[in-house]
Amino acid sequence: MKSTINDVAARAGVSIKTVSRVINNEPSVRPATRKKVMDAVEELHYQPNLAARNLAGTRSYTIALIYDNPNAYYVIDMQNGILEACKARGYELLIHPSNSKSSTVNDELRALVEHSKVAGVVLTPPFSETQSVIEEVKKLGLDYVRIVSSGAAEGDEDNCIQVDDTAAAYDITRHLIEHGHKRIGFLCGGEEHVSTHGRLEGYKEALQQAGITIDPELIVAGEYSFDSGVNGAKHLLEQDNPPTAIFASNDEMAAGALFAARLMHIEIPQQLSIVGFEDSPFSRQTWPKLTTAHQPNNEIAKCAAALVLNKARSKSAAESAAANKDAGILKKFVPELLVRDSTGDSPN
Amino acid sequence: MKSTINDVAARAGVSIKTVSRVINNEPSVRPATRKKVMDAVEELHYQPNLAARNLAGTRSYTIALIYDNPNAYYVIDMQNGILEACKARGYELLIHPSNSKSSTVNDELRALVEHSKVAGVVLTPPFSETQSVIEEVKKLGLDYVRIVSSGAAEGDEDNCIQVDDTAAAYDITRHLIEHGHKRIGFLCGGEEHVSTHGRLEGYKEALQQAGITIDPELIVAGEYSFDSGVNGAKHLLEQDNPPTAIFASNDEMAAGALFAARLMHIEIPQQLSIVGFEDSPFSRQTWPKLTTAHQPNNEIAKCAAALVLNKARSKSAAESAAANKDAGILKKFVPELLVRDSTGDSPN
DNA sequence: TGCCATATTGACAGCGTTGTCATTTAATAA
DNA sequence: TTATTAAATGACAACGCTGTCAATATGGCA
Repeated sequence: MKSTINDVAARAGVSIKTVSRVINNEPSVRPATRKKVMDAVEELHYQPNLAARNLAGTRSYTIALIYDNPNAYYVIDMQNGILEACKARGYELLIHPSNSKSSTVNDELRALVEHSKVAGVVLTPPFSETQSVIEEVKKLGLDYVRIVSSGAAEGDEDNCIQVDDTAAAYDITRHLIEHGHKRIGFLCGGEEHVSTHGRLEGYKEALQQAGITIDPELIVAGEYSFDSGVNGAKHLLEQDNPPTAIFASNDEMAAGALFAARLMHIEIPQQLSIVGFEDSPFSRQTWPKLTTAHQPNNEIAKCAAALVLNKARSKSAAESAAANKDAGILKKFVPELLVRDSTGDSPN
Repeated sequence: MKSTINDVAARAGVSIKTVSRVINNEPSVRPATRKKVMDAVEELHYQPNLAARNLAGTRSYTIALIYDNPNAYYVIDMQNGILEACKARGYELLIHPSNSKSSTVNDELRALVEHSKVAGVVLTPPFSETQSVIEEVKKLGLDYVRIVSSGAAEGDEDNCIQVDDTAAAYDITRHLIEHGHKRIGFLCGGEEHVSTHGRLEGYKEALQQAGITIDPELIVAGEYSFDSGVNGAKHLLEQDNPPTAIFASNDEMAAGALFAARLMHIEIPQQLSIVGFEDSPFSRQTWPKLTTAHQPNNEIAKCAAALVLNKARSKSAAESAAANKDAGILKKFVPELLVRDSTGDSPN
C-alpha cells in the first residue's frame, strides 16, 4: 500500500539517491531522468516519510507556531494560514501555545529543537517582540519569522512581517474626528505588546494633526481583554466630562466598552461612538456591529509561513530572498478602516 | 548539548536496549537497573527523539485532532486540552482542520497515516458522527476516540466520549418553564450534528412533561452560526403569536438571537428570554450575559486524549481499559445549566 | 580519436530509535 | 550442590531517508 523511496527507485530504474534528488529539487539531474522519477512518484502516489526525513536530514520538515492565547479567533486564523502554506510544501506544523508571563518559553523552545527537531518557528506577539525570546531563537540557529507591530522590527526587517498599527490607528482616529468627535477616549491593550504603543501613537498623531489637545485623562490602561474593556469604558464614562467616542485597542475590548455603555443606558452610536481593532468575527456579532480596522490575519500567517519555509529550504540568504520575491510575499500590512454601525456623529 | 539514547546508556552502564525498555515502561527490568537509567536520563535531560521513534517503532508518537471549524473557542479548548495530555506523555499533536461538506476527509485520513504515521485520532463532530469517516478510521487500524453527542455512541461506547445534550437541553427548557414560559422557540443547529437532534429531544421532553403542546411553528432550522441565529429569531419573533423565550442551540446562535431582538427593540429579558448552549467565552461578552449550559470542552478534550493515548500505548484492549480506570477518565458529560442575565419571568 | 573537465549517478554510511532473538544472569527445584 | 527454567540484558538489524564521496557518463576540444 504505502510506497517508499525504494519502490520509486525500482520503478524508475534509478538509485534511491536520484529519487531523493528529484523530490528535493536538487540540481544535477538530467531532465529525462527527472521525468522518469516524477512519473514513478505519480504512479505510486509516493509521499516521502516525514519521520525518516527528519531523522536523516540536517534540516527538518516541521515548523512551530508559538503563541500566547488571548484571542481564539486570532490563533485559529494564524494556524489555518500557516497550515495552508505548510501543506503546499509538505511541511508539518507543531502548535505551541505558551504563557508569556511565566517565562519558560526559552526552555520550551530548546526542547522543541532538541526533541522534535523543528526547522523554524513563527513567533506571534508578545513573544515576537520579546528580546530574550528572539535571542534564544537566534542562538538555537532556528529560522524564524516574527509577526510584529512595525515599531518592533528594528534592524531585523528580513525576519519580520510587520503590521502598521500606527497608520491604522491614525485612520480610525481620523474617522472619529471627521464625525466631529473632539473628546475621544483610548483604551490601551497590554503593556507588553508593541502594538499597544503603536496604536496609541497613531491616535495621538491624528489628534495632534487636527489640533486637538491630548488629554491624559482620556487614555486608560488595559490588556486586550473583554473585562478590561468594560472597566476602562466605565472609568471613562463616569468622568465629569466624558468622551463622545471610545477607541478600544481591539474588538474584544470594544465589545467590553459596548457592554459598559449598555449597563449605563448609553445609546450607541447616538450618544457614544465605539471603535475596535482587528475585525475579528465577533465584531460582527455585537449590536451594533463594530466599526474596526480589518487586520488580515490569515493572509499575514500565510506570508509568515511562506517566509520561514523559504528560509528553511534555502541554503543562502540570497537564495531565500529570491524565493520570497517569486512568491510575492508581503512583509508589511496596514489594517484597513472598516466602518460599520458603532460610530456616528458626535452628539455635541 | 542534546543527548541520545547512547549517552544515557553509556552513563548508566547498560545497553541502549535497556534504556529503551525503561523509557517505554516495558517489563523485565530490574528495579536497580531501572533506577540507574532513570538517574542518567534525569542528569542528561534526555528526551527521546520523536522522529527516530516514529521511524523505528511500529507504533507512532503522534496523534491527530480532526475538526471542522465552526467555532474558534471550541477548537482552541480542544487543542489545549489534548496538548496537555500529549505533553504529559511525550506525544505530539497534529491538528487537522477539514471541511465536512467536501468529503475528502477519508483521503486526508489515509494520507495522515501513510505520510506522517499517526497513531491515533481524536474525532470531533460532525466527523465523529459520520459513519463513513468512522469506518475509514477503523479500516486504517487507527486508534481513535470520538467526541459525540450521546445518541451517536451506539455500540461503540468504548471509543466515545459522550456529551449528554438531551439531558442538558431538558434542564435548560425546564428552567424556562419554571419561569412561566409556555411558548418557547427553538433554534436548531446543523442537521449533520447529532447534538442538534439531542438538544431538540431534550427540549421536547421537558415541554411534554410539563404538559405543554409542542408547536412545530416554534422550531426553526439553523446551523450553529450567528447569522442563522439572527434569521431564526427574526422568523420566530415576526410570528403572530411569538414566543416569550428562545432556546438557541449554541451561544453563537443565541448571540444572533440577541442581535435580532435588539434590532426589533425587544428588551431582554423583560420581554423575551434567550438561552444559549456551551458556555463559550462570548456568552459572557454579550449584553446581557447569556444563560447557557456549561460544556467543559477542555476537560472533555483531556479525557479524549488520555483515552487515545492509553489505547495507543497498550497492546490489548484489557490493558488499555485498566489504564483508563487508573487515570479516572470520564466518558460521559452532562453540560450544566448556568443561569445568567438573559432569562427571566415570562411577560404573560 | 583520445583525453580532460564537468555533469550525472550511485554505493554506502549514518540519523536515533525499536523489535527480534540470542545470551547471560538470577532464581528455583532437585 | 547442580540442573532447569525464567527473568534480565545485550547485539544487531531494521525503519526510510539524506549526505558524502566515489564512480561513471557525457560533451568539448585538440
